[in-house]
Amino acid sequence: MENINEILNLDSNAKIKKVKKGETLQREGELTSIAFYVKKGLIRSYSIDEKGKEHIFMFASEGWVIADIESQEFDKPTELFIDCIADSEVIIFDRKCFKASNLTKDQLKQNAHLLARRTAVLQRRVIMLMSTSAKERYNKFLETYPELPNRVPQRMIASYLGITPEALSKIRGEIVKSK
Amino acid sequence: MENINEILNLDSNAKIKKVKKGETLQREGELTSIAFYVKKGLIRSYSIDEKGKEHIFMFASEGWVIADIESQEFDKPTELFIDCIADSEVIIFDRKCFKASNLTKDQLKQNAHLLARRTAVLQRRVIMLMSTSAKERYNKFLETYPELPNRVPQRMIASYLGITPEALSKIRGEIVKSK
DNA sequence: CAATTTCATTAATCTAGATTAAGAAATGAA
DNA sequence: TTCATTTCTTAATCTAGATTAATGAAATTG
Repeated sequence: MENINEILNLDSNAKIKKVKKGETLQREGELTSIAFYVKKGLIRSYSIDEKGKEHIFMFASEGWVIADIESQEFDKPTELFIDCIADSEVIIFDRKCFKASNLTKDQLKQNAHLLARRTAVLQRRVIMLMSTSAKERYNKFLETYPELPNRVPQRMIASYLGITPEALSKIRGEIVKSK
Repeated sequence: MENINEILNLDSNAKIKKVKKGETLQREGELTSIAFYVKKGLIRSYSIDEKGKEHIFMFASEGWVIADIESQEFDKPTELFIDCIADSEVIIFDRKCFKASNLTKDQLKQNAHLLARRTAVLQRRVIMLMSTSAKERYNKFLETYPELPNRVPQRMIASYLGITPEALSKIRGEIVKSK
């Protein structure tokens, strides 16, 4: 979604919101079709399991769109929390607008492109989770998102990788030693 | 994609192919934008890691579309093999047809819907891989795809779950005992 | 049909990463 | 600045699931 205006034009109710670090945009249990375009800052989505442990599903920095596609697609209450890792500016819009009949073909293609990208990234993530070690996933993460380690606490990177902060710390120690 | 004809109309080069159990439709390394609509039978996609181990990315039974979205989206050679678990009938078409300008809005929406479903399923899969035990994933699998265990060898279900056949066998033993 | 290959199970052993615990470093608030 | 909170690291111990190996049951093939 190269152009913010594409979204704003789509959903006349879309609005900009400034949010502080730590502020929550969406809580588990809500039934919604909302999405957030990140204009500035850094957002994350995550679930919390029965033991109270957080699992980060995705990070979204400038130019990304973040939403709980699963719950929206199956009309279920969301299982994801969405909150701000840093002070941010988001454009809140309704994903239902993609179902309207007054959309242009370009807008529809834009939406499909966005979803195809998302699918591609998730495909890679599933294959990595199934077939590679935590260390390999960490190295791939650094390669794919080289700026994120400067903006995200280590424990959140660990969570994204599917491991504990302690395990990531150990892996980092090993990497340093092996050089 | 409720209607096969939607695809056939889109891609005039689309063609039906009958394939035998075990036959390969796509090999790692190919640069392609092909997709397969499963008219009859059962198809799987999987990667093979450096140790030669298979990791099943998805199963596709009647009515599903299977393709390597990641490689196509990033114009890379595919890392996925696609082959037949049972004798099948597929419609082979080119995903590039979704980029053509002569598409109807309904076709574009259909494509977006398909991708949104895919995204939703992968979101759940990632969260499950990060936050639940192999036993929980197996139970969820049985719940979500109750017919598949009758059509897919156990070792492939294990692979889909991200565990070894031995581990799945153990889990099944535990489930039987606990009843 | 017998012969071969693939598949599922069980059990012993091993290991990556979890858990628990404690201290050090960094960050933030008053 | 000081105090409190959060974050990171290190180390000991534990455990889910991997690996290895052996056996029997199914499914395929000629």
